[in-house]
Amino acid sequence: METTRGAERQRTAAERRRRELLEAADRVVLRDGPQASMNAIAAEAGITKPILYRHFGDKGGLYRALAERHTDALLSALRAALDAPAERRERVEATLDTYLAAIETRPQVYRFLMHPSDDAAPATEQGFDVGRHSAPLLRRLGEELGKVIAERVDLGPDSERMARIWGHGIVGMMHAAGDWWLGDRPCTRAELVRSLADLLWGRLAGAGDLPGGPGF
Amino acid sequence: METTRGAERQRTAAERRRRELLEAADRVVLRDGPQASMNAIAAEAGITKPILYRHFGDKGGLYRALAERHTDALLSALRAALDAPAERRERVEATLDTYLAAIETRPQVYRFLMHPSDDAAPATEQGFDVGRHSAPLLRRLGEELGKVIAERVDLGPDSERMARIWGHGIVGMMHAAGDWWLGDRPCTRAELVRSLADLLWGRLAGAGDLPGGPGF
DNA sequence: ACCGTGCGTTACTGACGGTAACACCAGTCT
DNA sequence: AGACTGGTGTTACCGTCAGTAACGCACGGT
Repeated sequence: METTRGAERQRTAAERRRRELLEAADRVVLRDGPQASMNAIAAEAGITKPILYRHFGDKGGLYRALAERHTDALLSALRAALDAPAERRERVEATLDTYLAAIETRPQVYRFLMHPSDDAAPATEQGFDVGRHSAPLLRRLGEELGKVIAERVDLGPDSERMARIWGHGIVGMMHAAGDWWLGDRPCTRAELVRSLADLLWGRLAGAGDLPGGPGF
Repeated sequence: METTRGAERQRTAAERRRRELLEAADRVVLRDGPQASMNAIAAEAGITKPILYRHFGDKGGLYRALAERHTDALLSALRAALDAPAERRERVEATLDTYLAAIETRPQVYRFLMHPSDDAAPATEQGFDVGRHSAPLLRRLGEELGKVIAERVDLGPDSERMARIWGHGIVGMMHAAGDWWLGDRPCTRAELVRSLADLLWGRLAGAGDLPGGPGF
């Protein structure tokens, strides 16, 4: 009896500790970028390295735990925009804007999520295991959006496959355009959102050629 | 007179040496991935580290030189597809296919180009310099495509700005979809190309809602 | 009193990026 | 010929970082 109560107390204490460590890691990563050292994170948490390793295994584990929190937060924000009661175009614009607002207000978080150094690449080399290198966030967003599209849009036969392709494609578009925009700031967020939605709405196909040379 | 001839001979010799080193580096990177060590590259070239550093400054310099070669090659292939004499839709599909074929046949190169570890981030931290973290290849492709669109497509006023946005957006779409496809291989290359072109052609806007819940 | 378990430490290894300091060997200048 | 210069190459080192023993300490259960 006393055993189980003690074990439970220890478990919850461990969980709280883990959260504290994650918050400390968060602060350091936000300050130093993705190349924050384990020593620095441990120091910020007021402890030393081996504890971090006992909690998270290795650096990849810590970063994965950290990324999961932020990814979940972003994902739920996007889901809210995606589920708003409005026309499809409006919802697409709201989703784009939500994503862009997120990366605009917290660029360090975004940077960390999209560029996890070389985490999950221990010794699985051999042959062609390519594909795991892109940020897991992009994959997850792509899959998620693909599911939503498949659920709600009528794409005829092969709907499932096409929806997934579109999900990843749209997420990639959003990401690359947002990344570039964040660096150069060539226009307002609203303009960017509008232009990307226009692209998705087929304005490229509808636009006329310009004189001189073959039109794109 | 003798001076200039000697200097020139030395210059060409240095250039040839540089090319040899780059080829050795290429072999190692293709074998070990982007985290290939300077020691390994030097060993492959039959020399030792300091020589590499004299030629390329630092690891980032070597990787930049290496990336430039491959980027140039890919870019010229894409330009060819972009300039073919055909309808716009056909040219878009050809460009997508060219890119996907390139990453399919040489995934290691692709992986290296898109994931240059944390190269150009020496001490420029401070504030919000975000944006430099994504692969330079993506930026370059995006700018390039944006220029082509601006040159050839009539987008009305603000054509310049919108073309750049679209350039980066399309490249990002291509990249993310290709990256995902390369990992899961859920369909043939041709199907992927067709689906992405359909997306760009506005099929998302035109598709009907599916019963149950608000359409996307 | 005894012991196990979990938290915490110090001190180390091994690998890596990067850098002196030095050696050698051509051709060049006097 | 003999000193000078510039490029190629080396060995041996530094600082940093991820990751790992090995040990100490405190606590609750028996």
